[in-house]
Amino acid sequence: MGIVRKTQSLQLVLNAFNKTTAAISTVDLVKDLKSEINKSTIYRILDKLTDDGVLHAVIGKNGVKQYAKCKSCSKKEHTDNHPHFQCNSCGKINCLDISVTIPQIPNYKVNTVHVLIEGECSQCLQ
Amino acid sequence: MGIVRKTQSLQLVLNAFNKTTAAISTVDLVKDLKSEINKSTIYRILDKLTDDGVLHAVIGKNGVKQYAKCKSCSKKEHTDNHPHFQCNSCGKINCLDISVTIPQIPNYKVNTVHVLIEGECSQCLQ
DNA sequence: TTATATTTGCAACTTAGTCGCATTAATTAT
DNA sequence: ATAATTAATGCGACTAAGTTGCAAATATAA
Repeated sequence: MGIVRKTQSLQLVLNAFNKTTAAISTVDLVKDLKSEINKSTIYRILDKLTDDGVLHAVIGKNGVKQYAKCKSCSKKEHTDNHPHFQCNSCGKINCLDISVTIPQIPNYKVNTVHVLIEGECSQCLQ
Repeated sequence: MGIVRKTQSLQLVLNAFNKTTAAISTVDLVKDLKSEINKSTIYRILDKLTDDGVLHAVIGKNGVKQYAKCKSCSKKEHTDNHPHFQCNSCGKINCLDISVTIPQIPNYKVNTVHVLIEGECSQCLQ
């Protein structure tokens, strides 16, 4: 079940995502907002926003979750299916505007494809 | 630094990987071998085998690490660059013998590409 | 067979994330 | 505008994955 009430905490979380196009790790969000929102609340809001198709989760190379804004997803399904880029220097994850071709594999039923590209981002290359 | 001494614990871990072609999660390995090997030891052995190019790590859809045998990697570098398939029913991860084309992205320096395909494996489809 | 250096076990710790429950605060009804 | 309803929050305690320091054990080299 997604968001029902427009609360202060929700606004604070949404503000954070409106400040950047990059993904934000749950850990950072918890750190940044710890004086205003409780950890559990942040986790719950992120879950709900994901249910609503507002955010999508990405698992980074170290297994830690990050969230980014969706561009064309709805409450019904996540249609966003793009690769993500994680920088080895700064750790930031960004969505890439490239479409991924979903391969067909004999004997397997393919559902979703997660592509995480590792390297150096434009910021860190300079 | 990789493996230096051939110990009993190492043999037990290697045996586990010789029993299957699927990836094994650290968690399962720790469970299966808990009467014989300490948790820390298992984590350390897996790290070393990865350094040596014997195993490679895959982060599953839930962020939990699994390890699988490498086919053509060396101590110097992991040349294995194939997609992995994780079944939504049984959770097992398998290496796919398909090569991944590494895309070039303007302003980014691409290093590695991780492809995790989600769906139903042949076992679970029956 | 002894010396030496790697490996191991243990226990304590860290970090990410979850859960139940009482309290607070949006929203709806009056 | 106020009271009633119910979602959302805070808190603390918990789980699960993974890490670390150090003393004891055990491979290997001498």
